[in-house]
Amino acid sequence: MAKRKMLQNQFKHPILTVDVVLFTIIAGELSVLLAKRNSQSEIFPEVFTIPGGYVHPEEDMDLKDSAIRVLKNKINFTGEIYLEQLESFSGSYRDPRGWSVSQAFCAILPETEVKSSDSIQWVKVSEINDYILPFDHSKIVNKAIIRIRSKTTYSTLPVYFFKDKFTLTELQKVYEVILGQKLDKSSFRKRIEDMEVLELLTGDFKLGAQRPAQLYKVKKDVGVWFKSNLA
Amino acid sequence: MAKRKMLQNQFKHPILTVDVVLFTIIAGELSVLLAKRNSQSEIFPEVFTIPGGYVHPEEDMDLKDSAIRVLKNKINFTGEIYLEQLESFSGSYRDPRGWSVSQAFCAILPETEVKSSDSIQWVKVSEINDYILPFDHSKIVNKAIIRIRSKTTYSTLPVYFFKDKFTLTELQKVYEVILGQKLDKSSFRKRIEDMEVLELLTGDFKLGAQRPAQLYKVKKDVGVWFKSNLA
DNA sequence: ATAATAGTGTCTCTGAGACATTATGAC
DNA sequence: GTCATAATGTCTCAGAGACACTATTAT
Repeated sequence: MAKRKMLQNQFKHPILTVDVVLFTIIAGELSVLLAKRNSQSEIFPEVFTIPGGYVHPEEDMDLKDSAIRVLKNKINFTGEIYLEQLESFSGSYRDPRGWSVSQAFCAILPETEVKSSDSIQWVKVSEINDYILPFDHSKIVNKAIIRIRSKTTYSTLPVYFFKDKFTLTELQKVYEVILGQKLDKSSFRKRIEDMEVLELLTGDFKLGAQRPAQLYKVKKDVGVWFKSNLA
Repeated sequence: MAKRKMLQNQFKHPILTVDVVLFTIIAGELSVLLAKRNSQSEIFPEVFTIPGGYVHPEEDMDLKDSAIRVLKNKINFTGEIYLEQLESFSGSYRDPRGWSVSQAFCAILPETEVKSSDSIQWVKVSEINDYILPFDHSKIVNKAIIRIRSKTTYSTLPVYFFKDKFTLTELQKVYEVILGQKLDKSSFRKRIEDMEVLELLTGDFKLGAQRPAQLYKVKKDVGVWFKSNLA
């Protein structure tokens, strides 16, 4: 009878989790974070997946907070992180523990903010489909890649791959890496200019063995950043 | 102790609901469905809100099924319905019963499929903000309107306002209603043509007191429809 | 013929992309 | 000066929008 009750409760209360597809550029390649699951996990212990976990209503203000907490559990990062809802995935088929809902997020961190460890792994998106991920994580990752590429074609999303200041050439390189194709410098600059999200840092240049390059930053009132130290 | 346990469970299991913003064109105006909440509802009984309800894992295959079930509870429709995930809304602030997650959906039905009743109400989007909706339903509705308008500018989403066949002029009228502005006939037709989602119904015309108009339908392999009789 | 709407053609202007040119530093 | 990359200018072409014109039915 006690068991019966438990099963019923399990039915009445679907499993609620978040999963995060975290992107960064590693060595000039768009890459996704995989993290080793806890050895105490009921299922798939020590398997590499995209970071995910249960929602903790006691400590999370909302699902976005859950996502940040879950991420911080896997990698330490400081500063800000870009985070956006992707889609939710639900049903009885996707998690062996039962009927579940996972809210998936896309996230972006600058390469400089990322430290490697033995419990995480960065996989190039060009090779992600060589990995067989548990749950429906492969599907989630592929949707996230589509989303990132799509937004790159019509927005300034890639600015979130930079910590603070960057040159237009550096930004263009990131666009090219994400889209997998060369872009024309002149039209790229015109497009970015028209979007009016960048602020020229007067007198601040990136120096090198050539003509110094103007540095830019994202305007204050632009974008959806979340402080990583929220949670 | 038993009470303590219950509270804990409530914490551990957030409330999981779906909410649906259903659109149709009523008398030439883009309109949203409000439905009267059940008189037995714990909160806001008999208040008009967008249709929503608990997820029932026993009977729903996934959240999309929950959305369809909740909708069919409020209005009877036959045929197909367009349904798309909007966004999820979560946290402790949005539902007086506690920490909750609601997956919101956008839905579209043809005007012809909609029958009115005393427990539902269609509100023009131009007047929706005169209504104060419970929960965060006003926010959800406004995001849904933005989504519908946005997709209308770059896709053929509005074809889902039609049951089966329609003329290009009728389709253009719907675009104009959604966007709130007149469109040029010539460029409208070119754009629709280029998207390659419509199929000309050879020999099938809409007659009237003028030159007959060519009828079209949506190509078979296009779009995200869900059979209403799924659930 | 006329009214009414369907459907197509033409013109212009803008904006994206291809490419060339100039600018400015290090050496 | 040369080299390397930054930054901008020019040209062309395609596509969107404004508008005019033609087509086909009912009456």
